[in-house]
Amino acid sequence: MSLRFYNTLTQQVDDFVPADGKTVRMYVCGPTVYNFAHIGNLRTFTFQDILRRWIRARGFETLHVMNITDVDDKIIRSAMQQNVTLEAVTRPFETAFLEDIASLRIQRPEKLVRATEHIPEMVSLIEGLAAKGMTYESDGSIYYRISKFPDYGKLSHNDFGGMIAGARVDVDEYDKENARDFVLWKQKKEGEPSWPTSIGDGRPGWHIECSAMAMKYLGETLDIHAGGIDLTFPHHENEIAQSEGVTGKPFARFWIHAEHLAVDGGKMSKSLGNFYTLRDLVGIGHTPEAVRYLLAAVPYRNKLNFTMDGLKAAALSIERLRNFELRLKTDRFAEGVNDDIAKRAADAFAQFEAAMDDDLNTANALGAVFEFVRETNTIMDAGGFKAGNVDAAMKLLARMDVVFDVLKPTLAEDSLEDSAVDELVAARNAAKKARNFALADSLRAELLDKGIVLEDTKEGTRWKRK
RNA sequence: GGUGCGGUAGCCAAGUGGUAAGGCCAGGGUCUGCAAAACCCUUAUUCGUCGGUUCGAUCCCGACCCGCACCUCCA
Repeated sequence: MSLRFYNTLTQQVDDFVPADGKTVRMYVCGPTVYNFAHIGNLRTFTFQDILRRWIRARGFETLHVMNITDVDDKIIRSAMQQNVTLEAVTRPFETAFLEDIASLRIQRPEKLVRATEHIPEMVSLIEGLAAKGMTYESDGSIYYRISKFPDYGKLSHNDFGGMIAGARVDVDEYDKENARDFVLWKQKKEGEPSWPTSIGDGRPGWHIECSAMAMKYLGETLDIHAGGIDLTFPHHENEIAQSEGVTGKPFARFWIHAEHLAVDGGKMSKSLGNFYTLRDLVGIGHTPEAVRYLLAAVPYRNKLNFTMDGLKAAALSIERLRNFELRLKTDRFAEGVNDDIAKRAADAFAQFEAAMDDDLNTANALGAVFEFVRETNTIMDAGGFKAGNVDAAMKLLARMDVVFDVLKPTLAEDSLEDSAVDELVAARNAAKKARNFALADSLRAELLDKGIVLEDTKEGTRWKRK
């Protein structure tokens, strides 16, 4: 079966191939850098990473653009409160964001672009819309005239046709022809940042940056546009109106949206005290890869309920995979190949591929891996696993890790080098042999203190990082 | 009210018209100088409720109940 994704536009799972058959042109809505990213934001970025990685695993190239929104109401408010420039607010959080996604092992898109560095592109897009009569001015600001775009609502599947101006328009929306019209360019306000342009001094509306930057780097029709589900309306609907209003061509072939994350069954909020950043979680002893696993293991179109228990379970699931990998690397197996294992490995690999192809069904894909792990452990215990089966088993783990990327531990800064660990392990074993158990146990405790766990097996002692 | 999503074991969660993957927890084992770690086994006659179609439905249809999200800034 081929690669396929659920497309919000068509409301069904559609076969996916990039338009040129080779490079996937994708745009994802990035962060607004006025604060640290929270765990909900990171769920969406993790999803985008899984999407990107699987596309690449399937042999396509990616031209992946992510925007950094570095001008908007919240940023401006923050800058004014602190009496500093926009950059003084945005740059530190931009840096923090990049650090966060790096520690979550989220691959950097090919291009990261800042809104404030694309004002001319936005202006020219607005001028293009104006030339087509799709804009109007009110109170010095420029608005999009939705009545000129009959397809409005096609993404969110809302019928706005019956919405007649004045029928249900809020009193404070008097300056717009239609309640759904949205601002493209905001007139300069005293004390707020603005850009002098041919359409007046002012600043961009929320939606225009994405249309302008996406088309600049990816062309008029993208293969994929992705983001959080809440962006479907109005943000992405408005992007379509802006882009297609000018080009007359489909803006994106696939719209892929990630469901939200809840915390303890409810909405995450600062007032409830369940608002987490990655830094918070790492600060209380969780690993970034456990967070990554938890965020990635639930298929992206499902709501994900984030709990501390779930995070612990995620860490343990990773342990199981790492233990299996360690066993493959350190156990000694008899020569030859066990055909049954070979077949199971091939089946698991095929199931993994099929599950990922099927709209990134990560839960199903992981199920295939774990099933193989359990079956193989049983056969190993019985001595039926052969040296000739190691490669196929490692290949399955590697394939899993191309997407999930959780096998390698994040090393603590004060952890020991491998060689130092080996020396201490050898010393302990020598003490054991001499039946000096007090010394052996103290060495074991010393290593444990450094996060190194020893495993005494029939074939000797092996160790791993916890 | 409109739009969309979902209700599967203690928790997370996959899934199919033919009788329930997987992970965590829990209980029981194996191993071991003691441990630890690791590994294995067991754990839903049942898939929100009620009808219908069918030889047969958790999966198809209808009704209903419950939860959530969006419709205003939001990943």
